[in-house]
Amino acid sequence: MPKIYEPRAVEARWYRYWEERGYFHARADTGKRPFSQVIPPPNVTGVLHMGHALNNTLQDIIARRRRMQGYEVLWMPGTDHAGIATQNVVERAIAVEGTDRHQLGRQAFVERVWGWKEEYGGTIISQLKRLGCSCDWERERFTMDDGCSLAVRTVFKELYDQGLIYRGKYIVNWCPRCHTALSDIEVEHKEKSGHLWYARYPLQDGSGHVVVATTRPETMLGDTAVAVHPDDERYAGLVGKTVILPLVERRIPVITDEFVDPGFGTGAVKVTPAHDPNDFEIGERHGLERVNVLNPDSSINENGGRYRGMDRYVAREAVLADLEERGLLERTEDHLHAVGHCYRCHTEIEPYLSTQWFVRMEPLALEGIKAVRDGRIEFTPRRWEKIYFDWMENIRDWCISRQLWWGHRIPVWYCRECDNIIVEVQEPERCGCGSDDLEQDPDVLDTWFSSGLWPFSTMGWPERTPVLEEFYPTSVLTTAHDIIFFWVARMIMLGLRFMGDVPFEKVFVTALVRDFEGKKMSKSSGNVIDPIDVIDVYGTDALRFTIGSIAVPGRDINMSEERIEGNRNFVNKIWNAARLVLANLEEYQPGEEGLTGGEPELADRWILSRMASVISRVDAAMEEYNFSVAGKALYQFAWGEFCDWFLELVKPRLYRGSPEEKRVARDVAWRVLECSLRLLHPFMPFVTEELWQRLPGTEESIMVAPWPSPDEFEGDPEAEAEMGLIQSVVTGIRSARSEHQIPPGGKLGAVLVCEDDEAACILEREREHLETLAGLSGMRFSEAAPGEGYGIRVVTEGVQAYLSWESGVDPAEEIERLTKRLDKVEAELDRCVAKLSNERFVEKAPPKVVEKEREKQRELLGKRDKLNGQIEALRA
RNA sequence: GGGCGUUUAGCUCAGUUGGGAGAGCGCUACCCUUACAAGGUAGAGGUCACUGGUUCAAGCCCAGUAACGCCCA
Repeated sequence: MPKIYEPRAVEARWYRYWEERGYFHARADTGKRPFSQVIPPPNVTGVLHMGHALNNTLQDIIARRRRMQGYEVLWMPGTDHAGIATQNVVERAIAVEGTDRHQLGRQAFVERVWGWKEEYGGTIISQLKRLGCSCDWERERFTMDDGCSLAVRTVFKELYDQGLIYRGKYIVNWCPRCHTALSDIEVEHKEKSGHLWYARYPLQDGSGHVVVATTRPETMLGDTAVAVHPDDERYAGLVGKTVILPLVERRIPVITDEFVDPGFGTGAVKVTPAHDPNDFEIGERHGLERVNVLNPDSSINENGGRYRGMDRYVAREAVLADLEERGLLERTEDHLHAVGHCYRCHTEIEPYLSTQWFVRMEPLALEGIKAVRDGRIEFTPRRWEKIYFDWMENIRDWCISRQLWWGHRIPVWYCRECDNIIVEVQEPERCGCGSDDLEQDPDVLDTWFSSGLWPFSTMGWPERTPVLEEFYPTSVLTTAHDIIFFWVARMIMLGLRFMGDVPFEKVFVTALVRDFEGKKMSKSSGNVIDPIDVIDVYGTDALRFTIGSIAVPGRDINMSEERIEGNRNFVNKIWNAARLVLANLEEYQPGEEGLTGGEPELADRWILSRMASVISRVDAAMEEYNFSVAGKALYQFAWGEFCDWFLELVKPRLYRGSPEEKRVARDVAWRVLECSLRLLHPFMPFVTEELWQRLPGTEESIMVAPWPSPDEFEGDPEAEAEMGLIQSVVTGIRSARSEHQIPPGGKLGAVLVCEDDEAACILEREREHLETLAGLSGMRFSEAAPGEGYGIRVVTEGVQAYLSWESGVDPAEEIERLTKRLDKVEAELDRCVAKLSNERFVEKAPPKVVEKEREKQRELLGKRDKLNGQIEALRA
C-alpha cells in the first residue's frame, strides 16, 4: 500500500464496478421500502459547476445512506433541454460557420440542436459520474425525449380543456435579443441610474401645454392619451381636452385614472398601452388605441414615423434632441429605477404587446399553498415556506409560449378554413369542418413547463407504470433556493393537479456556493473553482467531504481551496490509519460476533464506546440534513480519537503483544475500522470502498453493506471516565515538558501522588501506556511529594505528577509556569464564587446547574491549593 | 418601498429548548518516534457588530441602531 492515497485510479475503477454490478439501479418489485428523489436536471449544454457539485453530492450522500439502510433507492437522473440557453449555444456555433438559423430554416436548425445534444450533451453526465453520483443511469431521461414530450402535450391539453390555459394579446416581457417572450420571473430587476425627462405636450386649443415625465421618451411615439388622477385639482381644467402629441402630431385625449400617482413627476403621465403593463390596463379601461412602435428586435417600426429603423436607444436620443429643438423638453432629472433584464442574456427587456399562451395560476396555487400548510410538504429550513407562500399568494398568470425553435412545440393547430383552434395530444389530421389545411402554432413552451412535470414524467406518466406506483411521491427534493419559484412551486402545483398527490414530501433547500470572499462565482469575475479541476488535484472524496462538512442548512457557502486541501489530508489520514491496521491483519479473520477472545483493555472499551456515540450523532445529524454536524463528528472521531489515541494505544500490542493480546487488539481495530468505513462511505465513497475491499472479512461492496447502528456497540461510561483520566495526565505531562523545552525524546522520571486509590489503581494498570504516551523512563506512586530532583509539577484532577529531568529544571522557571496556571484557575474560581455567592442564583437556578457549579468550585479550589502548595514548596 | 439573511479568533465558519466561548486553516516552538511531514506534540490568539431590555444567568430571547448581502415590488 502506498504511503499516500492516490484517488485517480481508485475512483474510476470502483465507479465502473458499482455500475456494472447494478447497485445504482432501482427496481419496483423488490418489496423493500422505497426511497426516491429526482435530480434537478442540469442544462444539457451545461458543464459542472460548484452549485451542481454541492447539490448532487448532498443528494448522493442521502441516497447512499438510504441504500445502506435497506431502502430500494431510486435516484432519477437526466438533463433539461433548456430552451433559450441551448438555442443560444447552437446559434453561436453556427454563427462561426457564417450562417444563422433563419438561413438554415426551422427544421434544419432543430436537427442541428439535436446533433449538438448528441455530441456534447453527455458532458455533465460524465462529470456527475466523476463526482461519484449513484444515479440510476439506466433510467436517465431528457426533458425532450418521447416520454416527457407526451407528458407535456397531455398536460397542455388537459389544462386547456379545464380552462386553465388561454391565449390572449397582452403586454409581456420581451427580450429583444432572444426574440421571445419571457415569464415574469425570468426577468431580473437591477437598479440603474437613468433620467426622468419632462416633456411638454401642447394643448390643441393653443391654451398652453401639459408637462409629462418619462424614463423612456422613445415610447411617446406610441402614446394614445395623457392621464391624471381624478382628484388632482391642478389638472381639473384639462380633463377632456385634447393634446397634440409632439413629433407624431397625433391628437390624444387627457383622461383621468385612479392608477396615476399625483406625486410622481408632474402628476400627469403619458399613456402608452402597447409598451407598459400599467398603461395597458389604463388603455383597457378607457378603450384607448394600442400603438405598437417597436419591432421584435426593439428597433422602431413603421408606426414610429421618421424614427423608423432606429434602435430603441438611438431613437431615445433622437426624440430627446427633437423635443429639445422644439423647446418642448422642459428639464431632465437624475432618476434611479429598476430595469428588467433577461435572465439568460442580460439584455434589457421591453414590455411588448403580443399574442401569447398563459396558464391561469390561481386555482393551481391554492392547492399548492394547501399542501405546504397541511405539512404534506415540508421545507428545510422552514423559513423558505414563507417565501413560497408570499409568491404563491400573489401569483400571476404564467406566460408559457416562447418564440423559439428549440423546445416543445405547442400542441395547438389552427384551421385555415374556419379559424377553429384544435388542441390535441397527437397531431390531428383534419379539422371538425373537414378541412385538412391545418397549421401548428409556431411557438414552443417555456422550458420550466416540462421540468415542472419531471417527478412524474420521468416515471412514465401519463401511463400508470409500476415505477410510478412504487416511487411517487418522491421522498425529498434537494435544490438551491434560486429556483423555488421557477421549479419547485410549479412541480408542486402540477404534481397535485395531475398525480393527485405531492411530488415530494420534503424540500431540502441548500445554500448557494460563493467564492472564498462570499462573492457569487462567475466566469467574468474569474473566481470560479471548477469541481473537476478540484477532483483532479485533490480527489473526489476530498471535495465531497468538504461540501458535506460546510453544508450548514440555510447559509450560503464560501468555497476555498485551502479547505479542500485540509480534507484531502483527512482522506489521507483515513488511508494511513487503515494502512496501519491492515498491515497488522495478515491471516486475520473476524469472529462471528464480538471479540474472539481475551479481555479488552481500557483503550478498547473506550474506543468502542466512542464508536457507539459517533454513530448516533452522525445518524441523527444526517436524518435532519445537517451534514456539517455529521461531517465534524466523523472528523473528530476518526482523527482526534481513533488515530490520535486509540491507534497509539493499540500499537504496542499489535507489534509486541502476546498472541492473546494481539487477538483482542486486532479484533477491536478491525471492528472500529470496519464500522468507521461504513459510516464514512456516504461522504467519501471511493476511499472507503478501496479500503473495504482490502479489509479481510468483508464482502461484495461497502455500497451494499448495512448502515451502522449504535446497537452494534455498547456505551461504556466507566471506560470513558477512566480514559479521561489517562488523557488529562498524559496531556498535562506533555504540556509541562513542552513548556520546559524538553525534547519529546527525553525521558522523564515520574512520581504520582493520587488523591484516591481508584485513580492510583487505574494509572497503575495503564502504567505502560502512560510511560509510552508521556515519554516516561519510569513511574512510581507515592503518598507524598518526593524530595530533591523532581523539579516539575503537574496538577490534574485527582492526581499530582512530579517529574525529574536529567539536566535539572530551573525552580524560578517552574514557579513562573505554575503561577501562570494558578492565575487562570483563580480567574475561573472568582467567576465561580461570584455566582455561588449570589443568593438569587442559588435560589432560582435549577438545582442541577447549582450542583454543577459547586462541583466546579470544589475542583478549582483543590487545584488552586495544590498549585499554591507547590509554588510555596519551590520557594522554600 | 416590503421581506429575509449575515455580523463570533488573523481568515473561513460551527455553536442543537439560555447555564463552563469552539473547529479547520494560518501563526509560534519543538520533533524525520518503524500508519501518515498531506504528519506528531505543545502553545499564542476573541469587548461574540453596537445600544438598551427581559432573566439569578444572554453569543443565544425581545426592542432598536449600523454595515454588508439576497429576494420581491
